[in-house]
Amino acid sequence: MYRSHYSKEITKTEYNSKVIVAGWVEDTRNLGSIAFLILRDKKGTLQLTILKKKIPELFEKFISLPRESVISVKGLCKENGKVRNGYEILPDSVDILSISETPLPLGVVDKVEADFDTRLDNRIIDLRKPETQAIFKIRNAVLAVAHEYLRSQSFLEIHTPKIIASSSEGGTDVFKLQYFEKEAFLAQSPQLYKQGLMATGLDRVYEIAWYFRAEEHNTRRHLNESTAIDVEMAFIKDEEDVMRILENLVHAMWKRASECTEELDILKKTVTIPKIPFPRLTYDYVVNKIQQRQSPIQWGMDFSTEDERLLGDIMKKEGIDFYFITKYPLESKPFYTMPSGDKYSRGFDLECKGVEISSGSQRIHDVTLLKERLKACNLNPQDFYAYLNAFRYGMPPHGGFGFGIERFLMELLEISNIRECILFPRDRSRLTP
RNA sequence: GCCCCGGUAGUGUAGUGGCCUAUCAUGAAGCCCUGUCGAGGCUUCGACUUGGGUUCGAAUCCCAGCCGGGGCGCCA
Repeated sequence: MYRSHYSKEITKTEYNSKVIVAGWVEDTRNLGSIAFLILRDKKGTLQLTILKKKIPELFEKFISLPRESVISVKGLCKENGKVRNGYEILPDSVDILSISETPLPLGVVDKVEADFDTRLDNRIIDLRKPETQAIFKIRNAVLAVAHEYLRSQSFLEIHTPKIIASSSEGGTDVFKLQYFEKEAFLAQSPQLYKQGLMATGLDRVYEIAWYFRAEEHNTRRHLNESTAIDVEMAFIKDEEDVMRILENLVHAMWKRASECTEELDILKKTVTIPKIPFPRLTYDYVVNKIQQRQSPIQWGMDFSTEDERLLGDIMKKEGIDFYFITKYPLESKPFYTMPSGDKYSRGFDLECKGVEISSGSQRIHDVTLLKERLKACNLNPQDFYAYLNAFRYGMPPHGGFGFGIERFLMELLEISNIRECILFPRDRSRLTP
C-alpha cells in the first residue's frame, strides 16, 4: 500500500499513529541534522520531519531526493503546533517510486514566474500547481451541473459525428482531412445533426463535445479546438422558450461555481450569482444605445468587439453582467435562423460582461423556406441534401443554442487568456503537448 | 486574412555601439547549520534565435529567415 491518507485527511484521530502518505517532493529544507520535506498530493501538502541521528541512511535518502520525485512514506504522525497543518510526519521508511530529472523545465513552487508559453510547453508540470488545477476542478463542477440541469429538463445526451462530409454552416473555415478515398472535414458544430434529431421524436437533446475551427486567428479569446454545450428542443412556441432554458442553465452553472469555495480561494476570485431572468435587449435598442456613445455602427451591421465592450460597460453601470440581445437582422444570422418579418430574425446572443458566450435561435422548420434562405445566403441547397431530408417528412418547430465552455470559464473566473481554460490548447501554432 | 510587438543560462530578467571574458534573482551541484515553512551562509555551474550586412568594434544598428506573443476581422 502506497497511501493510507491524503494530506488533508489527517486529523487529530491520526495523531500518534502510523500513516502512509504518498506524493511529489515539493521542497526540501536541510538544516544539517534535521531536514524538512514538503510532500504534495492531490489534496494539499504536508511536512515530513527527518532527524539525522534517528536513522542516518534514511536522512541521506531524503535529502538527496530531487524536487518533484515521487515517494511513499510510512511514519508516525505527531501533533506540532509549529507546523502549518498542525502535524508533521516522522518517517520510518521511504519507498522511492520515481526520481525526477533536474533541473526542472518549470518549477512548481519557483520564486520566479514563468511565461505562459513555458507553462504550456510543460503543461503536465504546470498542472501540478493548485491554481492551475483549480480551474479544471471548477470546470468539472459546472459541467456536472449542466448535465444535471439538462437531464432534469428531459434533455437526452447525444453524440454526433465529428468527421463530416461537408462544411456544416458555411462561415468559418473548417479543417480538411483525408477520409480514405474521400475528402472530409472536422465538425465546427453539431448544428445540422442536432436539428435533424428534432424530426425523430426525441424532442430535447444536448451534446457536450469538441469542435474544430480552422480560422487563423491569434488572440486571447480563440482556440482552434474548443468544447461547447449544444442544446436543441422541439415544439417550442418561439425563441423565448430556448432562452429560458439557457438562462436557467447559466444560472445553475454560475451558482455551482460559487459553491467551489476551496478552488475560488486558491484563485482569489469571488463569483456573484446573476439574477434571472436576464434582460432582453433588442438589436435595435442596442444599436441606438451605442450610437449615442459614438459607435460608428449602422443598422444591419454586426457588433464589433469594441461595440460589445461598450455595451458591456453600459450594462455594468446598471449592475447587469448577463443580457440577451434579441431580434437580430436576418442577414447577420445563419441561414437556418427563423425570420421574424422581412428584416428581423428569431436569433439571439447571450452576452456576459461584453463578451458573447452563447448564440441561438428558433430555427426554420419549413423545408421550402429553408431552401429559399440557403439561396439567399449564397449557399447551394444541393450541398445540404442530407440535412434537408430531415425536414421533408415531418419536422416540428424547434430551436436551440450553442455555448462555449472555455469562453464561459474565462468570464466566470476573469481569466484573460482562453488557453488557461483548456488542458492542452490548440491554437494557430500549438500542436503539442 | 490585415496590422503591431518580441526572442539573453533550466526559469524569470538587466543591458539601446566600446565600461560585456554579459547583471540580478531563481535553479542545479557541493559544503556548513536541530525547528524550517519564500529557511540562512559560502563555493561552483550555466545564456546573447539563425544567416547575411554596416562598423576599427555588434547582445545592441540594418536586411532576410525561423520561432513566439498580441490587436482587428470572424466567431464560441
